[in-house]
Amino acid sequence: MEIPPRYNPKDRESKILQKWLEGAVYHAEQNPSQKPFSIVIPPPNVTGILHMGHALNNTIQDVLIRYRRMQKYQALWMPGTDHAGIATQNVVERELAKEGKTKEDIGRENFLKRLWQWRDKYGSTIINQLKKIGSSCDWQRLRFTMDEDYSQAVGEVFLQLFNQNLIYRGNYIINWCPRCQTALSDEEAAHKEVDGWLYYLRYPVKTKEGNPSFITVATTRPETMLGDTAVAINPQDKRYSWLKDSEVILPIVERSLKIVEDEAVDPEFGTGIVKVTPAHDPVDFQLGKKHNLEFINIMNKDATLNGNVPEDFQGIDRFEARAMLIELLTQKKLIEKKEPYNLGAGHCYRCSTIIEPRISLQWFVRMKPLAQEAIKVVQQDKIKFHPHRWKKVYLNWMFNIQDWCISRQIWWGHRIPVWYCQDCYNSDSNDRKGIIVAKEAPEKCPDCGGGKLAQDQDVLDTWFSSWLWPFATFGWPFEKSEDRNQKIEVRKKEFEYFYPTNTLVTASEILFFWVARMIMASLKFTGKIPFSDVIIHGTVRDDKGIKMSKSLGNVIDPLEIVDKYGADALRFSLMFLAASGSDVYLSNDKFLMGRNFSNKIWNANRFIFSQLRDKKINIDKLGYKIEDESDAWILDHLNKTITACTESIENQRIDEAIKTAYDFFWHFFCDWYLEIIKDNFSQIKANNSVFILLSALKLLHPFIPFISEEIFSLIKKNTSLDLTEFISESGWPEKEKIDIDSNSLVIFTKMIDTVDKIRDLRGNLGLAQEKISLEVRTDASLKEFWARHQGWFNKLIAAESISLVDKLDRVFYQNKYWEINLKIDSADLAKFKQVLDKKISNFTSLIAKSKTKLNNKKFVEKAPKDIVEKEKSKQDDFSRQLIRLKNLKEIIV
RNA sequence: GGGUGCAUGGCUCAGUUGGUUAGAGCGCUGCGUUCACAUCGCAGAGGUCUCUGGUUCGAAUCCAGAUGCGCCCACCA
Repeated sequence: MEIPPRYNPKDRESKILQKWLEGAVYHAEQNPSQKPFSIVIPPPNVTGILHMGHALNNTIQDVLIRYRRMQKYQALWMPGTDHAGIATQNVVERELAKEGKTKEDIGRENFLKRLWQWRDKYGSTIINQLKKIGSSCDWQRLRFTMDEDYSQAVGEVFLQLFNQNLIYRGNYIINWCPRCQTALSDEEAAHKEVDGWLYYLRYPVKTKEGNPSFITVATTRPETMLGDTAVAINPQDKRYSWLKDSEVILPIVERSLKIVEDEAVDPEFGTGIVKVTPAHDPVDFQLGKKHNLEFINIMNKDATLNGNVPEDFQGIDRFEARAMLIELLTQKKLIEKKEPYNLGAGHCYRCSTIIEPRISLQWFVRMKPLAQEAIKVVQQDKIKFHPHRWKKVYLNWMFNIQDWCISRQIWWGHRIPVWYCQDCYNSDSNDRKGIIVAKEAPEKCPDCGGGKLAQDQDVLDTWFSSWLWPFATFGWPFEKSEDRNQKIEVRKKEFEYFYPTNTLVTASEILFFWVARMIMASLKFTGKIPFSDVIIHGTVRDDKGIKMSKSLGNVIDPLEIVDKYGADALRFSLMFLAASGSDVYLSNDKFLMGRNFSNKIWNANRFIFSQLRDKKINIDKLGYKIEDESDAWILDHLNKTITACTESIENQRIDEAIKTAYDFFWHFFCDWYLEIIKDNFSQIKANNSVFILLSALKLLHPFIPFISEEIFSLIKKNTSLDLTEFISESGWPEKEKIDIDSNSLVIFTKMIDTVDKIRDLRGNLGLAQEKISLEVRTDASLKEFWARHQGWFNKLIAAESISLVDKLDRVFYQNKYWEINLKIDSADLAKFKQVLDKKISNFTSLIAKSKTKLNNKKFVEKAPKDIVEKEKSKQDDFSRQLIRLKNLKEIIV
């Protein structure tokens, strides 16, 4: 069997993936004899295409799942997609627009048909992409937020909240996106700074003699003046106490404005007088309620001005109207001045259009009652955030939580399960007469018996279904109903087994949107926390630190990386770079690291197998035998690596885990052990190297599943070992409990140090090519070691001969156990002298430092004894080295 | 305005409860390809750990302040 010298992931990954899918290695079922471990995927938008953020997010989850699966947990990773109301509707609307049609043209029913068609066609794109990067979800359980069962849960939740008076309908000021033409929640209105102007407008005043004939108000949105119904001042502000007896006239509209006093007005800002537009500003809305002002809505759904403004402005867009107004007011000399001003304006999180605050009739959830428990569980660390600092961010938001606007004026989503009785419902009234909330369409009004019922036209916020994700995906609620009967018991059992889930992995952006709400929903409806740990990872940025986004064109497509370097390379580099919670800076070359590592593993495997083949060695039992110091040393490091790696994953430090495993494989196993056994590939060494290789592959499998699976199956094929079919079934490695002689470890470590230093000397002496001869002086007990392992040195430092002597003319290298002289004919002594001088001065200063420390009585008194001892032996060692170097310099020069 | 985080070699970052001659990857320099891997090996250069003060026998690490970045939240029109 010929093994190519380069690992080609492209050939292999798809075959391995196929094998996994056929073997259903991801499937988990409730099984009381095993411990459960479960994660629910943050469901990507059904419109989604895999981006680097997904790759990062899902690789972390996959590492955790694969790790637990190897530990013989029933590891369930629940996959699925989110219907993503506005986003998906926008996509299909854009498609329609290409045909020159609007959704209204084809009607609600047909439009929804188009949406489902679209979902059926493209909805699995991101799922297939997730598979491609190795995500080991339980694909048999794929969920969608608009599945029939899932929708049942949404309806149930609405019903329960309504019955407990935690849902209400009312006219309030909400965030309105004039482009999507729907209400948005506060979270969906992203505050961004916008360059703008602060205009100072003059409003004429009818007042007593001696008072000013106008007042000046400041505003960033002059067009809203058309809806002004008052001006407000601070009651403490004596400058304007005269205003109370005056009448203010709104220019252009010529409306008389009320004058109100309110503490909310900051006398320091602007002129200290505020224009009040109760229907188009959240603060003014509050003022309007408080002072019983008139609410004049001046805008249509698309933010053009409506019939409540003077005729010239009707039908004009808000920003155009602003320009027109400025011009008109300037003509009338009613603009005092304007100043450049940065204002924080809400932007639609789906289309970035500037939000217009607008009063409309919407459904809301009372959040304060839901928040209480959700605050407690986090305060008590029943749910832990990683990194820990997010706890504070979460709590801060929860303490200040506002009611949640959940109705959306779009068509794609869960229709609000509410019917209004045409006979007795009055939307202006606060009572619930004529409102029927039900999972099935009711026949008549329970209040008046009327039969004219109309369902609410709106749908629910996407997040109103997402917040149920951790338990609705398990089939909650578990009440019997005709078509759900058979499955219900199974589902209930599964839920009891897997729930609460263990870890949620997410980006900080959706902490409030999703994480906080899931905690509230789960506590409310299941009485349990939804997960015990929340891992919050960083944002993916380009190499300049700018967030990757399609619109900026600075994205790296993860699938292109998979194509070029393999999914393992993608995953490896992401995990290597993603320190816990910190942002990940990416550029194409970052993935070379992952590719190179795959290739290194491939070649280590290639070496071992070519040796097995050439030497006709068969391996039928995986016993590890310690034959010499190298076997002890590498096993000791393997044991340490297993411990460290396991601990790191347990502590949610995936980057640390992968670095440890990487370092072991490359810089311990390949660099030293494989080099050393090259010339002595005995049966024992063969066994040992396969043993180490297998253990290392298992450690690496959660991070780089494809190549580890591939080599695992090659081992299975090329040995007589009794291995499981898949590496994931082979168990997480445990420390090998063989007595390891500590003396062997010390000697081997000294050997490595010796090799390092002699290589260094070789370079510094300008002996790059030449073979060199060594004279070694050592104790009788270690002569045997040197005699036995001449081959190691010959190989590792290209030595020609090594002679054991009792006396050395000069010492190039020394440690506690042996001293070495290099026999050299010719050397670059000038260069070497420089190096010696540098080292001498280096050691001189180290000794000086050490001396000051040890001469410091307080240090000797107060520092722990072992530290002082360490310092002493350090100083001794430095001194020995210094003497050696000085002698060497004398002899050489 | 409130909150929160970061500042370590050219770049991106590690550095656990204060005690190392401060590390890694990439980049750079020199040497090296029949002998697993040039997607490689060996060696090297490069850091007053942002600044100031404090605690301590001892600070990259703890505390305070300053400076510079970043993120989140917020109704100063």
